[in-house]
Amino acid sequence: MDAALKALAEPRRREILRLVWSEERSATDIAAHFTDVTRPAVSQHLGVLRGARLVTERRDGTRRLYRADRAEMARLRRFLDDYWTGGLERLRDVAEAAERDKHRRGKGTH
Amino acid sequence: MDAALKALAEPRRREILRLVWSEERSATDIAAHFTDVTRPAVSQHLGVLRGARLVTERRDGTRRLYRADRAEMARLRRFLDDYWTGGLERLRDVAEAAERDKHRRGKGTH
DNA sequence: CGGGAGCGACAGTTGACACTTACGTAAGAT
DNA sequence: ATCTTACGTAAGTGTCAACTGTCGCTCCCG
Repeated sequence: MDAALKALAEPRRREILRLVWSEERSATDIAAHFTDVTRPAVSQHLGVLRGARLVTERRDGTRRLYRADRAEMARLRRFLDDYWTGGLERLRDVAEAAERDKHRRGKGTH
Repeated sequence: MDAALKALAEPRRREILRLVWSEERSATDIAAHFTDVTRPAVSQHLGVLRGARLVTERRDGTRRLYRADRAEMARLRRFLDDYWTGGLERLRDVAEAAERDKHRRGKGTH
């Protein structure tokens, strides 16, 4: 969930996600929509989106077709609805934060 | 809107936002909830959240009390609902992206 | 009027990340 | 088999932002 929010924080990735929202597109096709970014950069963004489960990948010969995963978007929306009001997800995130703090402290003190 | 998503991408800020969700809190009070972060850092985060309109600030003597702005959270949720399906907000964001590209290109080619 | 408490503002450092170019790889086409 | 297309990946660079420590401001109390 943290990954999804982080992925969406980048405007370029939102634009990519919009391109593959209603139809499958290949990586090169997506890159062609941008004039100021190279294809590898788009590929990296797709990797991030894929890591956040926001897009699905399908191989078709030498091409890879991407499509938005709307179910994950729905999950994200539900998260934003419930988190602040003190649902179960909140406890999970707090636990994650505590864990992260431990690691940070461990690295910082040596 | 871009600022709101960016602000929420940081776990620490989500935790802060949760702390001030149902009750007003001072900056020092908030900082006391964290063991591995100094008060000025929390103050900066509050500045970011304030810039994203996600919290409101109220002065009370020497203290400043913060509270979550639920209306802005509702706007964000609506954004996530409508953006990808091609609402008006989408056009605005695309325009913003184009503007950003111009600036980048302008700076890059100097 | 001081003096202390509560906060924001200001450098300075460090780590994350978006981007580039160059390269490696898998699947069709010739 | 060899070229070509369509990709991901690796290494390097510049920029941004999260953090720390210090300082300066504002408000309340004596």
